[in-house]
Parts: sequence; structure tokens; C-alpha cells
Amino acid sequence: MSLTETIDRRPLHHELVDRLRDMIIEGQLEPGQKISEKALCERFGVSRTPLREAVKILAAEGFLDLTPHRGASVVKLTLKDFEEALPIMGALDAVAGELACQNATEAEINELEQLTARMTERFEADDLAGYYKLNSRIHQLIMEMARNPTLTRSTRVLSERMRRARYELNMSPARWAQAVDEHQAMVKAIRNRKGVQLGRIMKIHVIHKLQDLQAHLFAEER
Amino acid sequence: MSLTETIDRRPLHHELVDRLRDMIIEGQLEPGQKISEKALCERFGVSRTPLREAVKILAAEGFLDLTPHRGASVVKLTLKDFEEALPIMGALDAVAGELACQNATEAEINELEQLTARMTERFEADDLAGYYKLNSRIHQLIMEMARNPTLTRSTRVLSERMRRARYELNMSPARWAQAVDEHQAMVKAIRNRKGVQLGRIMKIHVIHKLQDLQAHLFAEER
DNA sequence: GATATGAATACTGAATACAAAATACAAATT
DNA sequence: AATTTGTATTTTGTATTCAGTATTCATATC
Repeated sequence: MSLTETIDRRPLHHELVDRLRDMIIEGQLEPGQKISEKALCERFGVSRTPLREAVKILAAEGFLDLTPHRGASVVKLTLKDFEEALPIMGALDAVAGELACQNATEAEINELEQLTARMTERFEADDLAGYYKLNSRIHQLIMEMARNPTLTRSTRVLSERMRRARYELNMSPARWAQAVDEHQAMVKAIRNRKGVQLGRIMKIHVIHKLQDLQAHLFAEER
Repeated sequence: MSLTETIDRRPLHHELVDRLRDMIIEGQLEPGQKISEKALCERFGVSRTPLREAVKILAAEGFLDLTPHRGASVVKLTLKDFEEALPIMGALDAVAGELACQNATEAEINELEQLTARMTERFEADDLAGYYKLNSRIHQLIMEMARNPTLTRSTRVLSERMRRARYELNMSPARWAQAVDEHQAMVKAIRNRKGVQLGRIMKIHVIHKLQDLQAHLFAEER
């Protein structure tokens, strides 16, 4: 840890962006719901200026819809949105996998192995929340191993969109087991530096995730 | 064309975003240059509030760097940034190509053929500006043919980054000829609905573009 | 002469105030 | 009774104001 402790002074709008984004992803702000500037200003105890800046950023990120003189509303994700996102996520994950195989250090691969083992434990203990937490860290680690900040940025919005879906999704036990298997295959591929193979696995991994969503959302949308 | 003509009344900040983005891409605002709120407010004749909202959006899009209490500056793109963007653009273009082959109508393919022919003419007439204009339309058309708005959005920021590079780039005659050839191969692939092949061509097309940049920027950065 | 310190200035961050547009609602007309 | 029109209210869009921070420049100290 560093000895020089800098005081954290990030601008309000930045803080607001993070808070609002989390609220959207976690479903506290429901899809389609109107965003009332006044209400949110009161809730967070800030004036309209920073809040509006935050709203503009979230609209640029694709979480809010902005209609002139009519305010912002939470973007409603349909099955179609996820179907559109799938081939993109698949392609980006595949790139990440390939790059990770080229650039990962042995230490990182060890960490990945360890995280995967712990995640498997969470699966066996039937602890979905713990599983998701480790799952996130694993995918984040693979992104880091790719050594491509631009890729990380490009993926972020889409993966947060996926994360949004997760909050309303219960995996079937069979599907869960399959996901665990896929993760073990990933570790193996990266251990052997099989970039193309890892890319392929990650692409499939995303496809399977979509299939869950299709089953779930299709039932919901009717 | 529609009979009901709606008056265009978009908010100021939206207009400002477009203007500023263009200024950045076209190099009117130089990389590294500080963005003075006051100066731009006077220049556009608006107050600080909408301008600041525009600045926040452009920062979210990756065109501006924001430092607390120190304002915004135009992001400086280095060779590294383009190298990072390359595998991403390649992958996204490949996806676009594959989807386009699945979804394009015959009419669209005809239009693509026509545009490519006109672009080839521009090449033969040594008209670089005209060439670029048609080139943009062609890539845009392929994106449309993919029928995936999410993909279009995901690609937008990166392709505008590429467009930014173009303004400081003069292709070598040999490279230019090669690019024309690649475009003709693209049309052929899409005409025959060879998705995987088109994907491969587009990936290579992007790689070649990077090589130009490398030569150019490497000489510049020293 | 070089560095450090402090005051003045300029600029960003946030809040408030004002203007314009949309919504809600009531009254009037068909 | 239903639709339309006019008015009041609410909300968004923009401008202005106030506060806090960084930069600059002059002065003092080593």
C-alpha cells in the first residue's frame, strides 16, 4: 500500500453516474421507468446540474433514453437486445481470450486457476451469489490478461447490460453445471496457451448464456 | 418521403456534441489541446451548462480527457491506441460481414456493387476525398445490412477514432490499389453469401489499414 | 540566481434562477 | 357525452451566480 494518501475528491456527477448505473443494473430503477430529475436530486441531496450531467453520460452509455423536453427513462431491454449483443460479446470475448493467451503471466494463470477452483466450490455449495461474484472476477481477470484497455472499455457497456439480465435470471442446475465445465475448459486452454481454442470456448460460453436468457425472457414477454 | 414535417428542435447539448466531435475528428481541435469552456461558450454563443453536458458526453465517448478542476483536453491518440483498437475493429467488422451475408437483400447488394464501382472510379481519377466519402458509405451500408443496431453503436466510437486518424494519413498508391482490390473481394463474397470469407477479408482490411498508420505514426512519434 | 512562499487571478464545480415546453385538467362547444 | 380548447401546473432546457480550486506571478528567503 502507498504511503502517500491522496484525498478522494471526484466530482459529484461521477459519483452519481456510478450510483445510478448500479441502481439500473440491480433493478432498483425499473426498465421503462421515468427518471424524475427532481426526485433524484432530493434523494441524493444534490442540485440539478451534476445530476443532469450524470444523466447525459448514462444516456451515452446506453442505459437511459433521452427524449427532448420529456426527460429520461430507463432503457427497456428486450430479448432482441440480448440477441443483438450476443454475437458482439462473443467476438469480443474471443479476442480477449486470444490476447490473454498471448500475454498472461504464469502468476495470473495460477490466480485464474485458483479462482476457478473456488468458484467450483461455490457451485457445489449451491451458493449462487458467491458464484456470480467469482465469475465476475474471473472474466475481469481474463480481460486484464488481454492487456488491452480499449478492449476493456469496449466490452464494459455490453457486459454491464448482460449483468443487468443476470439479476432477473435463475440458471437451471444443468446449465449451471455446464457453465462450470466451460470455465474449467477455459483454464485449461489458457494454461496451454491455446488462444484460438480459448476464443472458441468463450464464444460458446456466451451463446449458452443467451439461451438461458431466451428461455427466461421468452416466457416473460409471452 | 413523409408528408408530416416535424420541426427539428434538438437540445443544444446534442448539437454541441456533434459539432465538437467533428471538430476533434477533423483536427480543428488538436490532440492534447485544452478545451476552454469559456472560449467555446463564446464561440458557439451558448452558456456553460449545455456545453458542459456536451463535454461530459464526449468524455464518455472517449474523445476528451477530464481532469477534476483542470478541465478537459482532447485525447491524444498514440500508435498504441490504434494497435489496441485493431483487433477489436477486426472482430466487429468480421461479425458485421457475417451478419450482412445472412441478412442483406439483393437490392442492397446491388447498391453495394454500384458504390464500389463508383469508388473504384474515384481511385482511378486519383480523387482521395471522393474515395473516402464513398468508402464511408460502403462501410456504413455493410453495417446496415448486418441488421444489428447494437453492433452499429458498439462500432461507432472506434470507427470514428479511425476516421480521426484518416485525416492525418496519406495512403501510398500501392496500398490504395490494394484497398480497392479488397473492396472488390468484399462485394464478391457478399454476392455469394460467403459470410466467413467476408469476415476474413474485413479483418485483413483493417489490419492493412493499421499498417499504414504504423508507418505514418511511427515516423511522426520517433 | 534559484527556489519557496503567498497573494491575485482565472477557471472549474455546483447551486440557483429564469424561460420554454409538455402535461394535466377544467370548461366550453359540438 | 365526447372532443376540443384554454389555462394552470409541472418539468425540462438554459442562463446566471456563487464557491472552491488551480495557476500564475511577484516577492522574499536561502
